Amino acid sequence: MKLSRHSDYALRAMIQLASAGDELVSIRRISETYGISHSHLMKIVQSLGHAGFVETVRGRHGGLRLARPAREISLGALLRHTEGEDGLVDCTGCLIAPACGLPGMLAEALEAFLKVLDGYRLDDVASRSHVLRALFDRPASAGPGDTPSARCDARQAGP
Amino acid sequence: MKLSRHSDYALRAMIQLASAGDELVSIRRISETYGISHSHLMKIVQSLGHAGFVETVRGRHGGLRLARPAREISLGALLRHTEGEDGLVDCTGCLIAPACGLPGMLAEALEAFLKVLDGYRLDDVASRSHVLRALFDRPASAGPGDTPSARCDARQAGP
DNA sequence: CTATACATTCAAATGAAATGCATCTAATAT
DNA sequence: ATATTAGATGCATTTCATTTGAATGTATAG
Repeated sequence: MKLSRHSDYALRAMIQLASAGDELVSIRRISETYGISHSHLMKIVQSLGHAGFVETVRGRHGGLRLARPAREISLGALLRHTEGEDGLVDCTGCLIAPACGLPGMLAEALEAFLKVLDGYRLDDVASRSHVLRALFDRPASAGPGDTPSARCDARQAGP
Repeated sequence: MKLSRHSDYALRAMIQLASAGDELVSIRRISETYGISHSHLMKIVQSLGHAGFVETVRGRHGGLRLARPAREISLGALLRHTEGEDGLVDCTGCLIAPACGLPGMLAEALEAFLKVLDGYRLDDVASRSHVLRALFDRPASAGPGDTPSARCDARQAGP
């Protein structure tokens, strides 16, 4: 079982924004941090903006910031949004759907999953914020280009 | 968030086996029940056999049965196997991995998810077994001496 | 007015999952 | 013993959702 990459990137973007405090961070900056597609990240960010997780500022020196303090944004709420409300399985067309108890059980399990994540906030993830800031402040790989070919394999030993 | 189709099909096969009691059910029969690929299901079943969830019987009149009673097989155990042990996210190459607390939180949430499913057994899913049996006994070309050239074109119309 | 950055849409590339086919091994009815 | 059935395994192909790229529009600072 995997989180969709959509959720993965949303989470990463939110972490970087949490680390940046009040400062605006551009989508391009974030996409370069993680070596992901600018276009794709843009769509994810739009979705986050629509849902009220981030504020977007257009025009020169525009960018993003968290719409609320990091401690008020739970991972559960974030994932409930990015993962959508669909069930864990698609029962359309399944012969036994009328007599199958599985969907309910899976829904209950999913709720338990999200409940745990409701207990964690964005600032818990970014608790070692000074370390994170140091990582984010590094000139991410290449300069302004849409194809950062330099894979960052940073496997630095922890503190 | 979705279960892999691999897990989905494994679950469906196990439910049909649970419904069949001691009787052997062939892979082909199951694949026709759900309108899925015989080859693909075979690989899934092999995995289930390897893990000790089902017994396979080769040769004429061969097939599958549960290796243990349905009430002794939990959904959690099943999914732990079919979903593999990998984490919910792939952090290899992620810039902030050294300072990111997310993987641990996700692992905790996943454990809560599986814990719920540990509490449900195969026979809970198939509790309305008489209804299920009626559904399983219905598929086309069922009965003694089925045609080996039977085309598996059964496409369940779905919205 | 111009440069920058978010907003929106659509087409194309990518890659994992699923499928189909060929071949092998094992069990059993005749 | 032989033919037949059904699972075991490997490989090539197809399918499909995700991801990416490109083109265009909108808003804002200087």
